[in-house]
Amino acid sequence: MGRSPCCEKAHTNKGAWTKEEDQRLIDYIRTHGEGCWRSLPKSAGLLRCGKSCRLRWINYLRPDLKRGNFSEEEDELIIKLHSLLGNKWSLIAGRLPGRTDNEIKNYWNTHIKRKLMSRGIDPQTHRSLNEKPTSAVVPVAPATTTTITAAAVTVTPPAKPTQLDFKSAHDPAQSMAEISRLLQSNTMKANNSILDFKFQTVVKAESAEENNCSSSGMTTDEEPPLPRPVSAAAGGERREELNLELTIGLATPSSRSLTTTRPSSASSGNSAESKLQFHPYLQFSGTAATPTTTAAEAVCLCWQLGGGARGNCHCQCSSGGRQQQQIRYQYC
DNA sequence: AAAATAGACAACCGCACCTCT
DNA sequence: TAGAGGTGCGGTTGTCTATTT
Repeated sequence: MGRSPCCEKAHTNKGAWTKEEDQRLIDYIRTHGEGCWRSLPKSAGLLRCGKSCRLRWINYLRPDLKRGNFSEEEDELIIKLHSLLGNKWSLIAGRLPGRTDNEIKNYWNTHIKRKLMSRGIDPQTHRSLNEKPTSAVVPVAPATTTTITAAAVTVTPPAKPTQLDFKSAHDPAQSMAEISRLLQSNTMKANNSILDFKFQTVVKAESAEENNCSSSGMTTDEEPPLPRPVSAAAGGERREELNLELTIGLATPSSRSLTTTRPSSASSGNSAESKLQFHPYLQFSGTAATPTTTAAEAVCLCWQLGGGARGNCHCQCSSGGRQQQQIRYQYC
Protein backbone atom coordinates (compact mmCIF):
# COMPACT_ATOMS: atom_id res chain seq x y z
CA MET A 1 0.00 0.00 0.00
CA GLY A 2 1.33 3.38 -0.88
CA ARG A 3 1.67 6.31 1.35
CA SER A 4 -1.27 8.62 1.73
CA PRO A 5 -0.79 11.98 0.06
CA CYS A 6 0.44 14.75 2.29
CA CYS A 7 -2.59 16.84 1.53
CA GLU A 8 -5.82 17.01 -0.38
CA LYS A 9 -4.45 18.20 -3.67
CA ALA A 10 -7.88 18.96 -5.01
CA HIS A 11 -8.55 21.57 -2.37
CA THR A 12 -5.21 23.28 -2.08
CA ASN A 13 -3.86 26.38 -3.70
CA LYS A 14 -0.67 26.21 -5.66
CA GLY A 15 1.71 28.74 -7.03
CA ALA A 16 2.69 32.08 -5.62
CA TRP A 17 1.61 33.00 -2.14
CA THR A 18 -0.57 36.02 -1.60
CA LYS A 19 0.10 38.60 1.10
CA GLU A 20 -2.96 37.43 2.92
CA GLU A 21 -1.76 33.85 2.97
CA ASP A 22 1.64 34.96 4.18
CA GLN A 23 0.09 36.94 6.99
CA ARG A 24 -2.08 34.05 8.04
CA LEU A 25 0.92 31.77 8.18
CA ILE A 26 3.02 34.28 10.10
CA ASP A 27 0.26 34.94 12.57
CA TYR A 28 -0.35 31.28 13.13
CA ILE A 29 3.31 30.41 13.68
CA ARG A 30 3.80 33.40 15.95
CA THR A 31 0.97 32.14 18.08
CA HIS A 32 1.51 28.43 17.96
CA GLY A 33 5.08 27.99 16.88
CA GLU A 34 6.45 25.69 14.21
CA GLY A 35 5.67 22.05 13.97
CA CYS A 36 3.04 19.65 12.70
CA TRP A 37 3.05 21.08 9.22
CA ARG A 38 0.52 18.58 8.06
CA SER A 39 -2.23 19.93 10.27
CA LEU A 40 -1.07 23.54 10.15
CA PRO A 41 -2.89 24.61 6.98
CA LYS A 42 -6.24 23.52 8.32
CA SER A 43 -5.63 25.08 11.71
CA ALA A 44 -4.40 28.29 10.17
CA GLY A 45 -7.23 28.43 7.66
CA LEU A 46 -4.95 28.08 4.68
CA LEU A 47 -5.79 26.18 1.55
CA ARG A 48 -2.23 25.01 1.18
CA CYS A 49 -0.30 21.82 1.49
CA GLY A 50 1.61 21.49 4.75
CA LYS A 51 4.83 21.09 2.86
CA SER A 52 4.12 24.26 0.99
CA CYS A 53 3.57 26.11 4.26
CA ARG A 54 6.79 24.78 5.68
CA LEU A 55 8.72 25.82 2.60
CA ARG A 56 7.18 29.25 2.52
CA TRP A 57 8.03 29.81 6.17
CA ILE A 58 11.55 28.45 6.02
CA ASN A 59 12.56 30.05 2.77
CA TYR A 60 10.75 33.32 2.88
CA LEU A 61 8.85 34.30 5.99
CA ARG A 62 11.18 33.34 8.83
CA PRO A 63 12.14 36.50 10.69
CA ASP A 64 15.81 35.64 10.99
CA LEU A 65 16.36 35.49 7.26
CA LYS A 66 19.00 37.71 5.78
CA ARG A 67 17.83 39.32 2.61
CA GLY A 68 19.96 40.88 -0.04
CA ASN A 69 23.00 39.99 -2.03
CA PHE A 70 25.62 37.53 -0.98
CA SER A 71 28.88 39.04 0.12
CA GLU A 72 32.23 38.04 -1.30
CA GLU A 73 33.02 36.25 1.95
CA GLU A 74 29.81 34.30 1.74
CA ASP A 75 30.65 33.39 -1.84
CA GLU A 76 34.01 32.00 -0.86
CA LEU A 77 32.60 30.16 2.10
CA ILE A 78 29.95 28.55 -0.06
CA ILE A 79 32.58 27.47 -2.55
CA LYS A 80 34.74 25.97 0.18
CA LEU A 81 31.86 24.23 1.84
CA HIS A 82 30.62 22.92 -1.47
CA SER A 83 34.03 21.48 -2.20
CA LEU A 84 33.79 19.65 1.10
CA LEU A 85 30.17 18.71 1.22
CA GLY A 86 28.95 18.66 -2.33
CA ASN A 87 25.34 19.54 -3.00
CA LYS A 88 24.40 19.35 0.64
CA TRP A 89 22.68 22.70 0.60
CA SER A 90 21.11 22.37 4.00
CA LEU A 91 24.51 21.68 5.51
CA ILE A 92 26.03 24.60 3.72
CA ALA A 93 23.13 26.79 4.77
CA GLY A 94 23.78 25.78 8.35
CA ARG A 95 27.09 27.58 8.13
CA LEU A 96 25.60 30.72 6.67
CA PRO A 97 23.36 32.39 9.20
CA GLY A 98 20.24 33.84 7.69
CA ARG A 99 20.58 31.98 4.44
CA THR A 100 18.40 29.10 3.36
CA ASP A 101 19.36 25.99 1.52
CA ASN A 102 17.08 26.92 -1.33
CA GLU A 103 18.60 30.35 -1.60
CA ILE A 104 22.11 28.99 -1.61
CA LYS A 105 21.20 26.33 -4.12
CA ASN A 106 19.73 28.92 -6.45
CA TYR A 107 22.65 31.23 -5.92
CA TRP A 108 25.05 28.43 -6.67
CA ASN A 109 23.30 27.53 -9.90
CA THR A 110 22.94 31.08 -11.12
CA HIS A 111 26.09 32.82 -9.91
CA ILE A 112 28.78 30.70 -8.39
CA LYS A 113 28.82 28.05 -11.07
CA ARG A 114 29.52 30.72 -13.62
CA LYS A 115 32.06 32.37 -11.39
CA LEU A 116 34.00 29.15 -10.98
CA MET A 117 33.80 28.40 -14.67
CA SER A 118 35.26 31.81 -15.42
CA ARG A 119 38.10 30.95 -13.06
CA GLY A 120 38.65 27.76 -14.97
CA ILE A 121 37.37 25.59 -12.17
CA ASP A 122 34.91 22.80 -12.56
CA PRO A 123 32.03 23.62 -10.18
CA GLN A 124 31.34 19.99 -9.49
CA THR A 125 34.80 18.66 -8.88
CA HIS A 126 36.46 21.93 -7.87
CA ARG A 127 39.35 20.95 -10.03
CA SER A 128 40.88 22.90 -12.82
CA LEU A 129 39.03 22.50 -16.07
CA ASN A 130 42.37 21.97 -17.77
CA GLU A 131 43.20 19.12 -15.49
CA LYS A 132 42.89 15.67 -16.88
CA PRO A 133 39.59 14.25 -15.82
CA THR A 134 40.42 11.72 -13.18
CA SER A 135 36.81 11.04 -12.27
CA ALA A 136 36.86 9.74 -8.76
CA VAL A 137 40.14 7.93 -8.94
CA VAL A 138 42.93 9.82 -7.35
CA PRO A 139 46.45 8.58 -7.03
CA VAL A 140 47.31 8.68 -3.36
CA ALA A 141 50.49 6.77 -3.03
CA PRO A 142 52.94 5.00 -5.22
CA ALA A 143 51.26 2.10 -6.86
CA THR A 144 48.00 2.86 -5.13
CA THR A 145 44.80 4.56 -6.07
CA THR A 146 42.04 5.47 -3.74
CA THR A 147 38.50 5.78 -4.90
CA ILE A 148 36.01 7.40 -2.65
CA THR A 149 32.75 5.81 -3.50
CA ALA A 150 30.65 7.13 -0.72
CA ALA A 151 30.99 9.12 2.40
CA ALA A 152 29.00 9.88 5.44
CA VAL A 153 29.37 12.72 7.81
CA THR A 154 28.10 12.81 11.29
CA VAL A 155 27.86 16.24 12.78
CA THR A 156 27.46 16.03 16.47
CA PRO A 157 26.71 19.38 17.99
CA PRO A 158 26.55 19.28 21.74
CA ALA A 159 22.81 19.63 21.90
CA LYS A 160 21.49 17.85 18.90
CA PRO A 161 23.37 15.20 16.99
CA THR A 162 22.66 15.20 13.32
CA GLN A 163 23.36 12.46 10.90
CA LEU A 164 24.39 13.58 7.49
CA ASP A 165 25.21 11.61 4.47
CA PHE A 166 26.78 12.60 1.28
CA LYS A 167 28.64 11.24 -1.61
CA SER A 168 32.00 12.72 -2.26
CA ALA A 169 34.36 12.49 -5.11
CA HIS A 170 37.18 13.72 -2.97
CA ASP A 171 39.84 11.67 -1.40
CA PRO A 172 40.30 11.86 2.35
CA ALA A 173 43.62 13.63 2.10
CA GLN A 174 42.13 16.38 0.04
CA SER A 175 39.16 16.77 2.31
CA MET A 176 41.33 16.75 5.39
CA ALA A 177 43.58 19.38 3.97
CA GLU A 178 40.59 21.49 3.10
CA ILE A 179 39.08 21.16 6.54
CA SER A 180 42.41 22.02 8.03
CA ARG A 181 42.68 25.12 5.91
CA LEU A 182 39.22 26.21 6.94
CA LEU A 183 40.02 25.74 10.57
CA GLN A 184 43.28 27.57 10.27
CA SER A 185 41.79 30.49 8.41
CA ASN A 186 38.93 30.61 10.85
CA THR A 187 36.49 30.79 8.01
CA MET A 188 34.75 27.82 9.40
CA LYS A 189 33.10 29.62 12.24
CA ALA A 190 31.89 26.44 13.65
CA ASN A 191 29.99 26.00 16.75
CA ASN A 192 31.81 23.73 19.05
CA SER A 193 30.68 20.73 17.18
CA ILE A 194 32.34 17.46 17.03
CA LEU A 195 32.33 16.38 13.45
CA ASP A 196 32.64 12.78 12.63
CA PHE A 197 33.34 12.08 9.03
CA LYS A 198 32.91 8.56 7.87
CA PHE A 199 34.55 7.97 4.58
CA GLN A 200 33.86 4.75 2.89
CA THR A 201 36.61 4.24 0.46
CA VAL A 202 37.70 1.69 -1.92
CA VAL A 203 41.42 1.34 -1.97
CA LYS A 204 42.63 -0.25 -5.11
CA ALA A 205 45.97 -1.78 -4.53
CA GLU A 206 47.81 -2.21 -7.74
CA SER A 207 50.87 -3.86 -6.50
CA ALA A 208 51.77 -6.14 -3.70
CA GLU A 209 53.41 -4.26 -0.95
CA GLU A 210 53.58 -5.07 2.68
CA ASN A 211 52.70 -2.37 5.10
CA ASN A 212 54.61 -1.59 8.13
CA CYS A 213 53.14 0.35 10.93
CA SER A 214 55.35 3.27 11.58
CA SER A 215 54.86 6.94 11.16
CA SER A 216 57.97 8.11 12.90
CA GLY A 217 59.91 10.71 11.06
CA MET A 218 56.87 12.43 9.69
CA THR A 219 57.34 16.08 9.17
CA THR A 220 54.75 18.63 9.99
CA ASP A 221 55.65 20.89 7.12
CA GLU A 222 54.62 18.51 4.48
CA GLU A 223 51.29 17.54 3.17
CA PRO A 224 50.06 14.66 5.19
CA PRO A 225 51.44 11.45 3.87
CA LEU A 226 48.97 9.47 1.96
CA PRO A 227 47.74 6.15 3.04
CA ARG A 228 50.09 3.36 2.42
CA PRO A 229 48.71 0.81 0.09
CA VAL A 230 46.78 -1.99 1.53
CA SER A 231 48.71 -5.12 1.09
CA ALA A 232 47.52 -7.22 -1.73
CA ALA A 233 47.86 -10.71 -2.82
CA ALA A 234 51.06 -11.06 -4.80
CA GLY A 235 50.61 -9.74 -8.28
CA GLY A 236 46.91 -9.42 -7.87
CA GLU A 237 44.65 -6.46 -7.91
CA ARG A 238 42.29 -6.20 -5.08
CA ARG A 239 39.78 -3.73 -3.86
CA GLU A 240 39.47 -3.00 -0.21
CA GLU A 241 36.60 -1.56 1.66
CA LEU A 242 37.87 0.93 4.13
CA ASN A 243 35.69 2.85 6.51
CA LEU A 244 37.25 5.86 8.06
CA GLU A 245 35.83 8.02 10.73
CA LEU A 246 37.13 11.50 11.04
CA THR A 247 36.61 13.45 14.18
CA ILE A 248 37.09 17.15 14.34
CA GLY A 249 37.06 18.20 17.90
CA LEU A 250 38.73 20.24 20.49
CA ALA A 251 42.27 19.61 21.53
CA THR A 252 41.20 18.62 24.98
CA PRO A 253 37.91 19.27 26.63
CA SER A 254 39.66 21.14 29.39
CA SER A 255 41.54 23.40 27.05
CA ARG A 256 38.50 24.76 25.29
CA SER A 257 38.46 28.45 25.01
CA LEU A 258 35.42 29.60 23.21
CA THR A 259 33.57 32.79 22.71
CA THR A 260 30.20 31.45 22.09
CA THR A 261 26.94 32.96 21.15
CA ARG A 262 24.80 30.00 21.76
CA PRO A 263 21.54 29.68 19.97
CA SER A 264 18.59 29.68 22.23
CA SER A 265 17.21 26.83 20.24
CA ALA A 266 18.95 23.86 18.78
CA SER A 267 16.47 23.64 15.99
CA SER A 268 18.61 25.52 13.56
CA GLY A 269 22.29 25.87 13.17
CA ASN A 270 21.89 29.16 11.47
CA SER A 271 22.23 31.29 14.51
CA ALA A 272 24.92 29.23 16.05
CA GLU A 273 28.18 30.93 15.58
CA SER A 274 30.97 30.16 17.90
CA LYS A 275 34.38 31.27 16.99
CA LEU A 276 37.05 28.72 17.35
CA GLN A 277 39.72 30.11 19.54
CA PHE A 278 41.40 26.91 20.28
CA HIS A 279 43.53 24.48 18.45
CA PRO A 280 41.34 21.79 17.13
CA TYR A 281 42.48 18.38 16.35
CA LEU A 282 41.43 16.19 13.56
CA GLN A 283 41.33 12.56 14.12
CA PHE A 284 40.76 9.71 11.82
CA SER A 285 39.88 6.39 13.16
CA GLY A 286 38.94 3.60 10.93
CA THR A 287 38.22 0.03 10.29
CA ALA A 288 39.48 -1.74 7.29
CA ALA A 289 37.74 -4.77 6.11
CA THR A 290 39.48 -7.18 3.85
CA PRO A 291 36.63 -9.21 2.58
CA THR A 292 38.40 -11.19 -0.03
CA THR A 293 41.48 -12.25 1.80
CA THR A 294 42.13 -14.77 4.42
CA ALA A 295 45.34 -13.58 5.93
CA ALA A 296 45.36 -10.84 8.47
CA GLU A 297 46.70 -7.71 6.94
CA ALA A 298 47.49 -4.41 8.48
CA VAL A 299 46.45 -1.06 7.19
CA CYS A 300 48.30 1.84 8.61
CA LEU A 301 47.13 5.33 7.89
CA CYS A 302 48.86 7.78 10.12
CA TRP A 303 48.59 11.33 9.01
CA GLN A 304 49.70 14.28 10.92
CA LEU A 305 49.38 17.91 10.22
CA GLY A 306 50.37 21.08 11.96
CA GLY A 307 52.80 21.60 14.76
CA GLY A 308 51.59 18.99 17.10
CA ALA A 309 53.61 16.50 18.94
CA ARG A 310 55.42 14.17 16.71
CA GLY A 311 55.36 10.70 17.73
CA ASN A 312 55.15 7.19 16.80
CA CYS A 313 52.31 5.64 15.07
CA HIS A 314 49.18 5.53 17.14
CA CYS A 315 47.87 2.52 15.40
CA GLN A 316 46.44 -0.13 17.54
CA CYS A 317 46.53 -2.79 14.96
CA SER A 318 44.93 -5.89 16.20
CA SER A 319 45.46 -9.28 14.87
CA GLY A 320 42.66 -11.32 13.51
CA GLY A 321 40.77 -11.74 10.33
CA ARG A 322 39.40 -8.23 10.49
CA GLN A 323 41.67 -5.43 11.39
CA GLN A 324 40.96 -2.35 13.31
CA GLN A 325 43.26 0.56 13.25
CA GLN A 326 43.18 3.97 14.71
CA ILE A 327 44.39 6.54 12.30
CA ARG A 328 45.28 9.79 13.91
CA TYR A 329 45.51 12.88 11.87
CA GLN A 330 46.40 15.56 14.23
CA TYR A 331 46.47 19.28 13.83
CA CYS A 332 47.58 21.19 16.85
C1' DA B 1 7.05 49.53 -28.65
C1' DA B 2 6.66 44.76 -28.99
C1' DA B 3 8.56 40.27 -29.08
C1' DA B 4 12.14 37.21 -27.86
C1' DT B 5 15.49 35.71 -24.75
C1' DA B 6 18.00 35.23 -20.48
C1' DG B 7 18.39 35.43 -15.64
C1' DA B 8 16.75 34.98 -11.01
C1' DC B 9 14.29 32.89 -7.65
C1' DA B 10 10.05 30.97 -5.55
C1' DA B 11 7.66 26.87 -5.37
C1' DC B 12 6.69 22.06 -6.37
C1' DC B 13 7.64 17.09 -6.55
C1' DG B 14 9.37 12.83 -5.29
C1' DC B 15 12.23 10.42 -2.44
C1' DA B 16 14.75 9.33 1.81
C1' DC B 17 15.14 9.47 6.53
C1' DC B 18 13.44 9.48 11.23
C1' DT B 19 10.21 8.45 14.79
C1' DC B 20 6.50 6.17 16.68
C1' DT B 21 3.51 2.32 17.33
C1' DT C 1 10.75 -5.73 13.19
C1' DA C 2 7.83 -3.76 9.93
C1' DG C 3 4.73 -0.35 8.54
C1' DA C 4 2.80 4.26 8.64
C1' DG C 5 3.09 9.05 9.15
C1' DG C 6 5.69 13.30 9.40
C1' DT C 7 9.43 15.96 8.00
C1' DG C 8 13.45 17.45 5.43
C1' DC C 9 16.28 17.52 1.34
C1' DG C 10 17.76 17.97 -3.41
C1' DG C 11 16.47 18.33 -8.14
C1' DT C 12 13.47 20.41 -11.23
C1' DT C 13 9.97 23.42 -12.98
C1' DG C 14 7.28 27.58 -13.34
C1' DT C 15 6.88 32.36 -13.27
C1' DC C 16 8.26 36.95 -13.01
C1' DT C 17 11.49 40.59 -14.34
C1' DA C 18 15.20 42.60 -16.90
C1' DT C 19 17.62 42.95 -21.05
C1' DT C 20 18.31 42.56 -25.88
C1' DT C 21 16.85 42.54 -30.63
